[in-house]
Amino acid sequence: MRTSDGMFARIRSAIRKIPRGKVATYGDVAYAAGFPGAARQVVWALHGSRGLPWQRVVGAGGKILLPGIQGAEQRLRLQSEGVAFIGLRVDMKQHRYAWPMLRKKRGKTHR
DNA sequence: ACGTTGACGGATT
DNA sequence: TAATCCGCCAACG
Repeated sequence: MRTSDGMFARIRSAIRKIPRGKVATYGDVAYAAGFPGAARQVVWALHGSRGLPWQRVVGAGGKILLPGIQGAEQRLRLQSEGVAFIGLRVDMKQHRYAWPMLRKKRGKTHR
């Protein structure tokens, strides 16, 4: 498998695993796909593919980074899936997807 | 072939 | 808390 093909394939696969009502950050997706730190590649993967639950990928802290009208649509789609917002960001406490069998540092446990 | 871009993130200052 | 820097790497011009 070519590096390129493998990378996007894995990223797309990871995105497809995010369940309805949950969201993941670009960094989470990259990490889950096996490319820690490659958050920017997630953006490319989203651009080059269709049929993905793209609305479930948000920025660090739950912030919607997609600009303009598209960002508004993303928010609407998420809300229709039951995702709650706190101001301009997703309530990650409740909706951040916990990747199965994948441990990552999850910021200090204390809160 | 080479420099820039991109729906980023995290560390550093 | 905010501004800046750097790593990521495929796609584009």
